[in-house]
Amino acid sequence: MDLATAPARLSVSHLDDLNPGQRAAASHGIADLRGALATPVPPLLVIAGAGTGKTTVLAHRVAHLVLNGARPGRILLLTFARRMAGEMIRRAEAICTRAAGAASLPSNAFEWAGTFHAVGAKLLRLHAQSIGLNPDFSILDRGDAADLMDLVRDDLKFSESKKRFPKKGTCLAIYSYTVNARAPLADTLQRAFPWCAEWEKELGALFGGYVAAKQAQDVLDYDDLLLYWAQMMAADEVARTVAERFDHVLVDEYQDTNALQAGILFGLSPQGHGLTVVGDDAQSIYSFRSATVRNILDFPAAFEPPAVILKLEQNYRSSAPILEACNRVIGHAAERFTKDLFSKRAGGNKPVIAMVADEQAQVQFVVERILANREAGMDLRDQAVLARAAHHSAALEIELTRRNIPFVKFGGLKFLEAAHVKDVLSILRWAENPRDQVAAFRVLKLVPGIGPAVARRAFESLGARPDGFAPFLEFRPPAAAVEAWDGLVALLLELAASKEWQSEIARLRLWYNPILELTYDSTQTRLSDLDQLEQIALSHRTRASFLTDLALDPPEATGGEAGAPVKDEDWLIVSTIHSAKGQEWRAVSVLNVVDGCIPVDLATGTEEEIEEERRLLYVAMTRAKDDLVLVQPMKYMVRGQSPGGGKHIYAPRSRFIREADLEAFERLSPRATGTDPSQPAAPPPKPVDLKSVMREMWK
DNA sequence: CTCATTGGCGTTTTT
DNA sequence: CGCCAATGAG
Repeated sequence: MDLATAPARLSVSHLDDLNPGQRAAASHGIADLRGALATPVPPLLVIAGAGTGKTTVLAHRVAHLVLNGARPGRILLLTFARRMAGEMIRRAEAICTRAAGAASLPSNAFEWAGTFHAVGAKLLRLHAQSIGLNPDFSILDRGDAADLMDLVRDDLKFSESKKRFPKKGTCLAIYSYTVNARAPLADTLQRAFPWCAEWEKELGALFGGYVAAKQAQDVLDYDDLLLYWAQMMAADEVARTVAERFDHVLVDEYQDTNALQAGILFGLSPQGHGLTVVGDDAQSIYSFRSATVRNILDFPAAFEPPAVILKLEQNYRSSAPILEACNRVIGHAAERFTKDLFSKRAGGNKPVIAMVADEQAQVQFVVERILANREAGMDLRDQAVLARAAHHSAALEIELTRRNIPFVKFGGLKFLEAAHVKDVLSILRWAENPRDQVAAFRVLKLVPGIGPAVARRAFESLGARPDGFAPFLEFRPPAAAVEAWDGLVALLLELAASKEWQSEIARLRLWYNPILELTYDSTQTRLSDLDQLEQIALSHRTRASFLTDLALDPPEATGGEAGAPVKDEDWLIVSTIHSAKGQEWRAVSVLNVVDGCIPVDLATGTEEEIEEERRLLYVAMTRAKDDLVLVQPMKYMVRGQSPGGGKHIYAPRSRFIREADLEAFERLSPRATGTDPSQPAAPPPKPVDLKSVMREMWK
């Protein structure tokens, strides 16, 4: 039986699990009877507070559309991270299958679900010809893009100027912010990078050169995936072709989209027909990526008639006492549109504010708490530790490793950022696209005896628009480099002509492994990282798809396995607050709830920054279902600066929890939390080579 | 021109 | 601490 011909009656019962508000959102504009989709579905904005079942509603809405005749392949679902898209689709498919009995959708029926960036890449390859793009463009990740910026900066001689020019990462951040906000450079500088304002002219020139370089090389950075898409939607004919692919467009986490993304959306559906956006202005935490709450606030009025607004305010996630504390924190926000959430989950303990002596005591406290929870029957995977910055959890990770507690870390350093992994990927990228200058320079400089100068000459010997590596047969490197050079040329020629993708990495390593051993220490772990990379490669059909997927959806977690076998079923989550978005756990601990960490002292410049830090704490707290602990070390180390180790700072509790709010918390004092001064100090933790442990997990 | 070393300085969050 | 620019030896 085909889904589209399933009895209409069934298309209602699958919404039975939803509360009235959720049901309204899931079914808005879709009549219960067949044929209703003939009339355009008016735009919908769902304001969904934390834990109100946002994912559930979106999944049901997608399923409801399909059960009422929408074609899965014509639904565009845009999420914030790929993980969320997969989850949503899985749930929608399950609902469809249940509602329609045995009839189920073909696998990959929802082919247009993913992040803006991933969908952008797919559409751009598809329509490349019509917009003068090479369909085989390569994608630069953040680091590659910064390296290219650096090359251009050298060309323009900005590195030699009298005063310090912004570093490559800062330049890229300014460029990226400007592009994503669709704002003039001067505005970006004034708003977000005031200390770079004096360089406006030079930056403009730099960005011009950067764009030209990307185009000469057929490479796109992350921003280009959105930028070209948005441009494509402004070109009449292509725009219509792209828009006509989709009958329905649904966007999750709309509060964290930026002007460029909104532009894309309006291009896809100028009248708003079939458009659904979901979000919560109280959880907007990505302004550094040019996200703006204005997107969600201005959405309704962007259409005529304006979009329908539905609000979800019943929280199903957290116990009432936890939600009470969350509401207090967000209650002090300067400006806010959602009302306080309510929970029917009465009972449960108040959340805890634990005052501990210092960071070491914080680690001890958190670990004890986690173990106690596990004693009481709560799996590690039901627990998470969240921090404002990735490095805040460093001490904790060491302790977890020492105590053999398995954990996985989200956010922070990634597998793909390890130098040796980047080396291998660069070789593959260069073979795929000989014009890719960043990959080229990285690979060339691997050859002992070749530095920046020879690398530049060698690359230029390929010609203005390199198409292959044959000219290298003529190139004469310095005498010291000859042997490795010849090996490299043979390798590149082979890879460029290769038809056997599966064996390429093994072939590549014949040349690269000796260089790795020469260049880096802890050779063993690095070599096994490359084994891991080979494994990942096996699941991709082509070199191109491997490179694209890795750039857009890098393995996001690193973990410490503490020597345990890799397939440990139960592990703790350690995450930045940003990476914890959209997730939930039974027990959540938040580290360093002190002024200077939340808000970070870097972000206390403007009112807006502080407001975003407040929302960040709110996001962290609302992840918890049953058990929430905010840990407040009374003094903590400031790193660096003075020789002989940092100095202590006495930090006050985060300003976001005011004196009057403390009644919503249970307070634990230092004496009760284990750092008893009469006891001998905790034994100094054994030094652990944490980085190699993290690499081990990829074996 | 490469490669190793030294010293100064800034330090968040991510597709 | 880690990145980057400057410096000096080979």
